[in-house]
Amino acid sequence: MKNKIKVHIADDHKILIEGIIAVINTDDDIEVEGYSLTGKQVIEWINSNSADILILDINMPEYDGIEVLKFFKQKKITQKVIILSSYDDVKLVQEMINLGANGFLSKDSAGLHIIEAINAVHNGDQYFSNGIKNNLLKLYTGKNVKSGNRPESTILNSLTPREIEVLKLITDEYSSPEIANKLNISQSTVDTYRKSLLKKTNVKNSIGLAMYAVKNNII
Amino acid sequence: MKNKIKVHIADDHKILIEGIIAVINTDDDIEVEGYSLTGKQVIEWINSNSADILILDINMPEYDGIEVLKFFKQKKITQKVIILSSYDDVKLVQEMINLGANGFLSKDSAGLHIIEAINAVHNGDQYFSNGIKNNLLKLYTGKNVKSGNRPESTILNSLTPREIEVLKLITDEYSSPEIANKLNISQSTVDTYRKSLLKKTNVKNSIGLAMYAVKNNII
DNA sequence: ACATCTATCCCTATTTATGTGGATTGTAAA
DNA sequence: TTTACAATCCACATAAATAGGGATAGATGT
Repeated sequence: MKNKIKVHIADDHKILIEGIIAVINTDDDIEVEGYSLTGKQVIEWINSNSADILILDINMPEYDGIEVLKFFKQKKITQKVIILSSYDDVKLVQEMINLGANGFLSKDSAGLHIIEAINAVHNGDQYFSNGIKNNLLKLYTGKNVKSGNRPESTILNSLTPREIEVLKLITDEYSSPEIANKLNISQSTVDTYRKSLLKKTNVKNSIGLAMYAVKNNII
Repeated sequence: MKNKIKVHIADDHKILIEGIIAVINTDDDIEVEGYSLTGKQVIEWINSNSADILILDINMPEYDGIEVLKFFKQKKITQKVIILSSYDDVKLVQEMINLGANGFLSKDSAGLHIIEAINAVHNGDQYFSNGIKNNLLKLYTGKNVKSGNRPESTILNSLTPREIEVLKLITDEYSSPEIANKLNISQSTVDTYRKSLLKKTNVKNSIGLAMYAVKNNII
């Protein structure tokens, strides 16, 4: 009797977890080891080291998926990770690859694809659900890409803690003077962060920053 | 042999639908009649008139949940509706009540609550999952409420089609001059829409508008 | 030791956004 | 037939955001 592939699921929506469990239970070679509802729980769970694959939602309270991946990378944790995402956001996918993610499932996917993804990743392959694959393709073929026909190695330059702090305040509808006041820094400094945020995220204006924050679950 | 409660599910995430089906199948008195992946499909489905309760996600392509509810109200459709929401957003809940929704389930809820909600709504009661109930309570007890201790009758003033059009362009990072150009109207007009949007949504600036659009799934 | 990154600050200039306070036309409801 | 609202426009003023060019001190890494 061969060993089943053990899967751990991390998502803040219980209904979704139950859905995935139901789907996985239809397959004889895979079993669900357990689940986490927050990033913190995932990090606590990883010490027990008891599953082969982690299905990881990006949007979670108390450490989001990105932070979890960073933690894994830092601690050189070797479990395979399949990202479960609402957005087919290519920038995010690129960052996730850099952080060691092995697969990407859109929440639009049918349940069948979860099984496919788990098997692929367990075999050492990468797995991308279709929406994401198409978007990646677009990027690599140069369509919808502003400069050059190859993405830079780090499209999403990671933002500094201070930049994220400012970004959060921006999405909370604070103006630059207000942010300066709140953080006890000069408005010039806030302006500098804004400039750097605009540059790094490659958006046009503050609205773009807000949307970026939403998509990347920074808020 | 008594009739089962027939439920139709509308959500753009198939995994979630499969999860709900799995949960509902554990109950002997409820059955899933079918599902829709877009608002358009819901509106087409309603003609067949073959379920008692609709579980409706707010965020869907091709007519979102709000538009579906508006359609129902206009056509005087009597099926009960349970809203499935990612956000415990009180303003939204209020609008939904006005549009005739009978229950509210947060996606954070455990599967068990779906069963509870379906039974409650089928009995003619309203059902609110806990997060939403708490937020409603806050509102009615006056905490976190800016003016007065009662919500206005229409907290969320419905935006005109043109205003929504402008709002969408704002969230797409277009500036007022660009929007004016795109819609072939003068910038003054765009400014007027911005002013009216700020007033109606009760937010501080364009960022607030963008966040409002995200929360209310206008984008 | 040198390079890189972070956090902080400054100047100048232009472009957008916000606020106040209007107006006109047409349509639809009461 | 008023009333109400949607869609369109205007002027004037202030506040804020964007774009370009800098600078400095401290920490970290190689």
